[in-house]
Amino acid sequence: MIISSWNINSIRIRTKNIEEYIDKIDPDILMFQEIKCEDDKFPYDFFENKKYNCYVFGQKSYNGVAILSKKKLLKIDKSFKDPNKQSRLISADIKISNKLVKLICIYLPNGNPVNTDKYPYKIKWLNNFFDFIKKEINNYDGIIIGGDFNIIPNSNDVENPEDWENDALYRLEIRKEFRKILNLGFKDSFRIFNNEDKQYTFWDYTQGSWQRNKGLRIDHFLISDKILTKIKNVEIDKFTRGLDRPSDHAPIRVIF
DNA sequence: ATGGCTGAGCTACTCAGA
Repeated sequence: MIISSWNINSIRIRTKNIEEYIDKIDPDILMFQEIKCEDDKFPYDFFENKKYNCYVFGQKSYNGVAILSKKKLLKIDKSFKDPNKQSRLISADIKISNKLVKLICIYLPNGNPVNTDKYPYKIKWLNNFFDFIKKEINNYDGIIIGGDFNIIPNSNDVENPEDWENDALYRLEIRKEFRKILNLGFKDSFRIFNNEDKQYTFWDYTQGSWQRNKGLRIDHFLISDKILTKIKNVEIDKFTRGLDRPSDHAPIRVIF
């Protein structure tokens, strides 16, 4: 089974790229962030033609998340308490090798600039999220958290980490919050299979970042220790970043 | 050099992204 997560930076203008992705990868489940539309503007027809069921938690202009699945999903949950009432988390129950797994799609706040209320919003969001996960752990055989975390976990996940020490994506306080979640019993699953530097999932549209491979690794799959043995591989699908009118993020994909 | 692309919402520009 293949589960992909992709910050799509507007789902309506990206359907051509998504079609290429589906034709090539054929994921069973697709999780999107930054769909940037309200529920009733979501391109349901496009995905239903591709045989996906759509579970959408949209918002006008900004944010918005969705889970698309070839199999029907149960227990769709949009009840996460977002401190600013934004649409950043949707989850559903799935089965992996007969184990009950909670699949969570997140779009974590960016948090910049750090001297504005955006930064405390990110901290508050992370605190609420920690509580949300902690409460669910005992209800499931495993939990999968996929999405755009807006967190650079380690110094080898960015070109010049010293330039990022006061940035909301890399501040020590933020990396500690990330590790706090890991300490609940999760792994940064990509790093189980790939320890190389410069394994980025995001490249800024400006400054020729893609051409010079100056990116960030900020999209992740955190997966419960209890189901790690079920994972065959985790990969970043960089090719999408080279397509026409690309999202600035590439998908991350876990294979069970 | 916090603004050098990009998208939404909208019609001239802001706001947001990371």
